Amino acid sequence: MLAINAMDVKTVCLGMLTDGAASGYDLKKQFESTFGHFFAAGYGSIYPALSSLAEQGFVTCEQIPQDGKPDRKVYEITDAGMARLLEALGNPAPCHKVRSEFLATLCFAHLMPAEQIETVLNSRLEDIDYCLQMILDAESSCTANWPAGVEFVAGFGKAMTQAMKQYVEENRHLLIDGTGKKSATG
Amino acid sequence: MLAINAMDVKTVCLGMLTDGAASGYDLKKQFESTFGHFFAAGYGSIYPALSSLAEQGFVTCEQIPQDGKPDRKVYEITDAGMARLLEALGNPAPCHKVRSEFLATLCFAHLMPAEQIETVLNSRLEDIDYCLQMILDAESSCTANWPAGVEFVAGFGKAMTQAMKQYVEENRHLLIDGTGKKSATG
DNA sequence: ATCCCCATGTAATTTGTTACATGATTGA
DNA sequence: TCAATCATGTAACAAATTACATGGGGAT
Repeated sequence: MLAINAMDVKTVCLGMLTDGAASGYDLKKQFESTFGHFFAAGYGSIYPALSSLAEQGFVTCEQIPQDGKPDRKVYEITDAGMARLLEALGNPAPCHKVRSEFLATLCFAHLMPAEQIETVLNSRLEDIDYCLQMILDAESSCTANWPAGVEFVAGFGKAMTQAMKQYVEENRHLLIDGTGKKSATG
Repeated sequence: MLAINAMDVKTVCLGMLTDGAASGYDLKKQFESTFGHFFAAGYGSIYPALSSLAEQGFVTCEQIPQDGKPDRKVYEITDAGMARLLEALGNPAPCHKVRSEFLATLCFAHLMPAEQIETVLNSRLEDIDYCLQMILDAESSCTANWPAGVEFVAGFGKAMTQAMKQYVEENRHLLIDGTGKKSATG
């Protein structure tokens, strides 16, 4: 199916380039910081995406020679690229998907020893803290020139992360007490 | 890489089968109701997963002839399957990933007309309500015999969904007012 | 010495999605 | 008559992850 307005890695790269020319390496850093909590992408997706965009005329590529290192390739968005981006942004109902092996695992908590459940829960809490820190770092480094959208998205990430943390902390006992059955304490 | 303890579609199927024998069709319904908000899977993943599990001896398959319809294939987990499942549950840090074209789109809200932003926001709120309803339905239909883990997971879904809804409602104005700049009202 | 940062890319693999293909029964 | 539920599966396609492949410069 020809998805005219998919927000895939290519489209996000295009969007990032509206903020100024950049290399694949630069974009990767942005994927890690600002986009880290909701749109992961590695070099293996970014470099091919940029090549493809250049082939289609949505970006131009200026090759800057360097000694010792591979040429630095700086990409810039074209008018056609801008049009393509706006088209993609026209999707009236972009999706928001969660894929959680964490939750899938806990559905079978009754098959796991309490110790293992604790480990899973603790590692998630660690990850949450890491993620929250990442958002705060990105926020503090450059709030001034952020467009409102990015601010909104960072706030979204914070709100979700905090809600997740709170829920896990307040409800983890459900998974431990009596291995699924309420313990008769009296 | 040999991922010994990946919580993929195959493993989740295996887990569901610990609750009793079932067909691919049955499992699909469970994927939609209980697992819908964090682990989507269609027939295109479930049927091949079950075939593969049967081939590997992790489940057995009883074929029940029916007239008019294809044979109903009822799968049951084996001891080897149970061992495989417990192994998968041993992953100390199962992931929890978000992939959001919604947030990616809003990062570029400053390039979109206000109307379009409203549309995107409204469609997300609709989706949130739909998702919340789904969780509530699943919950009301069979709370009694649910293991604690499933209850925890449903609560998690509710908490996240509600937090999301609240955030969007309380902060949507950030995206509309003056297209990213505070409007000088005085 | 060793590790991290810079800087790019390809190839193989995994994983999942979508569309296609079939077809009876039941209720509105 | 039309839609939904039951019931299974394959083939083509899309997308992303992971590992591989290279290599200088600077800091500790």
